[in-house]
Amino acid sequence: MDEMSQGSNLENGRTSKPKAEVARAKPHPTLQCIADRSGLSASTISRVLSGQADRYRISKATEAAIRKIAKEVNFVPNQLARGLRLKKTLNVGLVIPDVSNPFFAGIARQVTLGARKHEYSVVLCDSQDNIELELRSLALLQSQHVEGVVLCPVGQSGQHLAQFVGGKLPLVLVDRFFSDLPLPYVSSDNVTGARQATEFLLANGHRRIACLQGLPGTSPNESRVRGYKEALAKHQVPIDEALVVGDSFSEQSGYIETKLLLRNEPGVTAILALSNLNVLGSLRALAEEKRNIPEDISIVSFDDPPYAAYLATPMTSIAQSYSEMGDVAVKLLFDQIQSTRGQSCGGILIPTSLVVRKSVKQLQPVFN
Amino acid sequence: MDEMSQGSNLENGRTSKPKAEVARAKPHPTLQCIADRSGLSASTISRVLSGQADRYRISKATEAAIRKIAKEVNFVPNQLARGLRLKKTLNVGLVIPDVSNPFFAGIARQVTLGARKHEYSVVLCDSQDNIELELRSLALLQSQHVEGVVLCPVGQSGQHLAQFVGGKLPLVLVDRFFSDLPLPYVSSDNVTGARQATEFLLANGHRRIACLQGLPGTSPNESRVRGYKEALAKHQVPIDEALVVGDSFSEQSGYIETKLLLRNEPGVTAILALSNLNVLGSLRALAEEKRNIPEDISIVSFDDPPYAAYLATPMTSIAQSYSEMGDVAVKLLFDQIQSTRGQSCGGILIPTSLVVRKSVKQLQPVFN
DNA sequence: ATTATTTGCGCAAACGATTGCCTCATCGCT
DNA sequence: AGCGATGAGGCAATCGTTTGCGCAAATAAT
Repeated sequence: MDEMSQGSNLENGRTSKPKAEVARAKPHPTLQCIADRSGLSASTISRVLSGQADRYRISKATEAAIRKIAKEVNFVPNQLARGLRLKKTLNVGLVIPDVSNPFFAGIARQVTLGARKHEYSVVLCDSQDNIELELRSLALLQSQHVEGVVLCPVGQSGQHLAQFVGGKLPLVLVDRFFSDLPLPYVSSDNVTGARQATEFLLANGHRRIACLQGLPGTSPNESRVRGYKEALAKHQVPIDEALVVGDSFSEQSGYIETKLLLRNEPGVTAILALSNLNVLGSLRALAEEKRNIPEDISIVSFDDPPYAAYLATPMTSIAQSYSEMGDVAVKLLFDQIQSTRGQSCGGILIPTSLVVRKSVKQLQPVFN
Repeated sequence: MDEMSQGSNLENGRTSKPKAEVARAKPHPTLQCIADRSGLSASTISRVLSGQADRYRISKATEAAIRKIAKEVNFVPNQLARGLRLKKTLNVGLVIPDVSNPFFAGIARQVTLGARKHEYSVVLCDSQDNIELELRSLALLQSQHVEGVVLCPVGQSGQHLAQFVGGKLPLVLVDRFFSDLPLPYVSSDNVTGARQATEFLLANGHRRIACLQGLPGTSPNESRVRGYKEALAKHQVPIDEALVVGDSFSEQSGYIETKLLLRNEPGVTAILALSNLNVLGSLRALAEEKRNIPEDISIVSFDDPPYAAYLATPMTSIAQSYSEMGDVAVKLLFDQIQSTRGQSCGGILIPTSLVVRKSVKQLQPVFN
């Protein structure tokens, strides 16, 4: 399919002088092209095509003529030139650890749609859950002069982001945030969500509830663990730190910890998994050990991926509103972009909702 | 939080002359800044920082000095200016119908990663399965002067893409393609995949196999239906068009058609669902009608989403290699971008693989 | 018939990086 | 001393748009 790719056809030979361009796909019509064709100047074309015809008193006749030609040659302004001059690229960045995780995919979708509503495009970077890459992505986006960035940060610390506080680049954090860093963020109300989930288990008679946590030190994890403990405390159930296990939001962590749990803590009747990946790992371990849900053990998941209802046992879970989170992130971002003044720095918590399905067994009469 | 946004503070008043910029977050260090600080010219800075120091015989001392200052001021070249001059934006576009569909998310991830390896970023557009938006996205990407686009097209016809054939903008189609349009594409080997799936059902003794199809007229659908029919023909099983139902790749179509099928075609013992959404709908219908899988009815899915193994009945499915498809798409795209000559136009089919789980019941001894 | 306005539009300078073509020194050699 | 070769780096144009001025012609006011 590329017999000619060695380039030996006549019209391509670099024999002598370049010969006025080989009629290679003509770059793109520019303002100057239209100017030439119309006998007017580029300035005038620009003013008409950017809707400033009135402000600059261009006659209706001229305007019409220009628009006509523009349509004929299918003119589309070069955003690079425009961006350079205007210092507006109409681009925002989006940095996420993994697009293929339904949670981030949901956020990505909403952010993309929201940005589009503002006539902005989004430049997507996958940080692969790697703080190095996250930083590089941010640098890349800066070099592209995006006007703002929605970032789902990785890592436990936000020190690498300190340089962006109050800086030129509007930034909005999603999901994880850092209390020592005054950056605007939007996250689920993780404390309340986890508390609700735990209370639901308690209300169903469970007392020894394991908590499969994610990466310690991250705000979602700490909040969720807090919600879990608050619920226990509120109902006078002793907190057993041995039941709070795991060290990452990954499927693997969920798998391993569930295996260990089954071995070491036979009294556990329910598991609260703090991420959609953790729960998948847990499910795999449970299947391997032939435990049925909810007969042998109950489980509740934080985050409600689209397939939760279709699982072996439809899963009771805490749903995060991807769409609302994305919308708010976009709003927060454009607030910053549009207000000439610096960053706001408030955080916004989006309520979660408990979706009751069939993965929790009622152990004894509801006491609540 | 925006008590000052009405702008009445002194230093901001547009009272008289603009006053040399309000010390607003300094834009970004430019070549000229470094030039000033070093007493050299912007040209020299540029040559050093773009690694051309030797070619232009810049002294080691000068080079070192420049690099030092560049680091100090944290210089990062303005890609807009650079792109304008060089006609290289180091950006590619990615247009997909829905990032939150695991299939497209998988493609998106691989394309993002692949592009990054080439030092390119990706501008993401969500076409929302809407041909209008797809076209608008393409126009937008052109105005941004992306150097190429990976497109997962929607719609049955590719006529709106005719303008890109042999055009300036390298394009690679993923998943759907159009045989009347000589555009390079990468897709799964849908015929073989569907044939394998069907033969697997046949081998398990199924004879009346329903085919839950997607959008007729699209290449993936036609190929899959063809594979299904080829398998039946090969094994002398009569083809009953009444068993080929559905009109979209959506969950809804899967749901509705399964409902109808259960009502009108009681003899059906197996369902081949042609998309991951179709199968979800089908599952929902089956659950509603209290049919067990695989006891009451067997099911095989085209596409193997990450959660397939965790479903009520772990699902036997035809896996498409997202990563391979994405990789090849990226390769095809960069082949075009890097070869000065126009587009290649070959299509590449990625093999699928049958993942056997537990959603198919063996009706009678294998005959094969 | 002049002097004001208004209409309608062009000039040229940005924006930041790149690059072909020069220009000075300095050095080596006869 | 004279001449070319080489080393080190600057000038200015360019990419495509936008915009503050400004300028001519046409219309209005005196």
